[in-house]
This record gives sequence, C-alpha cells and structure tokens, in this order.
Amino acid sequence: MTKKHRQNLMSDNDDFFDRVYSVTRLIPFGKVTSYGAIAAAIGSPGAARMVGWALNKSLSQTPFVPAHRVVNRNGILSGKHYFGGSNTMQELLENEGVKVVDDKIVDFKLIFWDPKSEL
DNA sequence: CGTCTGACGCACG
DNA sequence: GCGTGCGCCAGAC
Repeated sequence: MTKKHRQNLMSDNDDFFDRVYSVTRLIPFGKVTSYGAIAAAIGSPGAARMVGWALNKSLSQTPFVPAHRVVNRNGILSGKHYFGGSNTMQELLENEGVKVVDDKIVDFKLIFWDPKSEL
C-alpha cells in the first residue's frame, strides 16, 4: 500500500503528518492527550512513535501546532527537551493552567482529552 | 533495498 | 511497581 494509495482512501488526507497536525490542533486549551491516543485516532494504533516524530517536525510548521499538549501515556513531558532545551514545554502548559511537577502532568487523567471523542 | 532510528506502548518477569 | 524486550510505521542513509 503506497502513500498515494492511502491518499485515495482518505480523500482529505495529505500524509500521516498532516493528520497528526490536524488532530493535535483540535486539543482544547488547557487539555492534553497522549501520542497513542492520537495514533489510534488517525487510524494507526501502535504508531505512537510516528506521532512524536511528526510533532517534532511540527515545531517548524505553520499554523502553530500545540505539540506541548501531547505527552506520553504516563503524562510525562517526554518531548520537553525538543522545545529549545529549556523548560519551554512546561511553561507553555502552566500558562494554560496545567500543573506540571517533575516533568509530569498533575491530574493527567482529569484533563486528558480523547481525540476519538471528537470524531 | 537492508538497517537504523525514534517526543511510544504493551507484554513479561 | 520497575526494568527489559519487542512491535510498531515512516523516513534517513
């Protein structure tokens, strides 16, 4: 199954990355979700690693992709190191009212947003 | 075209 | 509950 073939099946799809960006932009302000949840939402459960990779690329994409709202299944900011080396990711989250302690989101389950709930 | 590499996740011990 | 191993898919070499 080639890339072009998949485009045929998903009419408004460009590629895997754009689907990740689309879902990520749907994350409400002050909410967070996980890589696996996004992967499952775009029809590729198990491709969580691809999501993280796509989000990395998204840092230089437009419009802005709230990649800081995506963490791993434990609520840990596994990608904070890619936001400029400082605590940028944590600051962005706290700026939205999301508490972060020791690189981990407080009450992760309570503010977790499931992408599939919007589909 | 074979291999390696990930911002992951799950099964297993 | 924690460490290890492996599968996952797409892109870079």
